Amino acid sequence: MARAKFSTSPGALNAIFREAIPLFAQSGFDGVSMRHIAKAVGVSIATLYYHFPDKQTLYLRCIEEAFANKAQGLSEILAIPGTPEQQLQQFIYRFTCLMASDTHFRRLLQRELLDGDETRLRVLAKEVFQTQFQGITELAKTLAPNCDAHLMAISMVGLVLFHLETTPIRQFLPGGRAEHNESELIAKHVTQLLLKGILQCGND
Amino acid sequence: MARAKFSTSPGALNAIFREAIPLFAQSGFDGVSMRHIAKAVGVSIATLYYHFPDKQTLYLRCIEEAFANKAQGLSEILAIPGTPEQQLQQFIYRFTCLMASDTHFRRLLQRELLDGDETRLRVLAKEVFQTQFQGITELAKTLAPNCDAHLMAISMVGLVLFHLETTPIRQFLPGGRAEHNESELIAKHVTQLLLKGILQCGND
DNA sequence: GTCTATATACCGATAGAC
DNA sequence: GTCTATCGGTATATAGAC
Repeated sequence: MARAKFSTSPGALNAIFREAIPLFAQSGFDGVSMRHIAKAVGVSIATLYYHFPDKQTLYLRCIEEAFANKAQGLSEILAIPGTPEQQLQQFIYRFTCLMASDTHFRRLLQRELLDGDETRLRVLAKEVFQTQFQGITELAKTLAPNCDAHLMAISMVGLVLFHLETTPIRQFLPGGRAEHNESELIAKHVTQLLLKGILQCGND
Repeated sequence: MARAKFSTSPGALNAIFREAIPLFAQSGFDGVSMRHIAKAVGVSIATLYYHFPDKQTLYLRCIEEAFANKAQGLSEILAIPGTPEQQLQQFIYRFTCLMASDTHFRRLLQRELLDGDETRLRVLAKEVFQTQFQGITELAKTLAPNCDAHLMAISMVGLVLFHLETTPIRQFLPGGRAEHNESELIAKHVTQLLLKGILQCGND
């Protein structure tokens, strides 16, 4: 909450985050220079170093900022009434929309997974995903009591995220069409696949 | 085939690929310098520029090299006898093992998807994945004739790849254990989920 | 083919004026 | 708090000897 002021109030720090997060999401840590960020914000390089001791700290604070904003949205989409099947359908749909609407978050997440820094992944897992993943795991346990809930939770999240990750190459693969990138269609497919399996998928 | 000589015969070019591919897979295009590559190979920077006109060309040739070597392996795992269900089970298992055994290929693929360069993705889709993806799509069509085969093929591939992508963060998430990263367990889970859906997963 | 030496530009980071 | 100016180092890339 103390951190939230940087996201909602104006000021130089907020301006830096607003410009730097998309840059890091697009090109990664090594692909973005302090000069590039300073130019985008409209300040000098020295100003960046007044607010942050070095580039790495600036990057880490961008990551924190982008991820902290997402943790709350994630927790909201899990508070769903209804049967477990309805909860699954609603979770997949809302999660797909939430992830599809924030390319920067998705790209930063992918880059963090690629980078594999243990300390940062530990923080990411604890601060951003722990509560939500726990909820997904419990939903998985209710729906499939005899199955490994951890693996199932990863599968549920992964199905959605992979369809979004492959958006840029989809059009070049056999059968790929533009509407395959729409959240509603992806969510519907994933939900059907999860609930009925491949053999019954598309029936009734 | 003409390109294969660089992979199998000795020589300076092969040495460059052997050192540069892991470096690019680990740190990305911007995270690896010509100095770094030259030092790893044991030659001077000028030698790299004798073999390649610039860094980007060197990178692209590394990508081609790493991906060309994989296309053949991918095509082999789809030539499976048996019922469609057996074919699915065998494909998932072999695909999981193949992808799990080549971290560099997986990381380069992830980086290419992140980068999103249209020309390179077009080549990647056509030269590496077209035939194999077509095969997966047809298998999906056989198993789920009323379902969108393209979406289903993406889901099949994505389930496996996402479980491998999330290996580094798994241990920090609720329920994550070391054995969740074993190919056999991942393949078994994915196959069960695909064939039976979440509601029947883990039963019998 | 591979080297040393170098050109030129950009990098992260700092000093000190205002 | 933000600036200009600059430092030392490294980046990509090239020239020319061997």
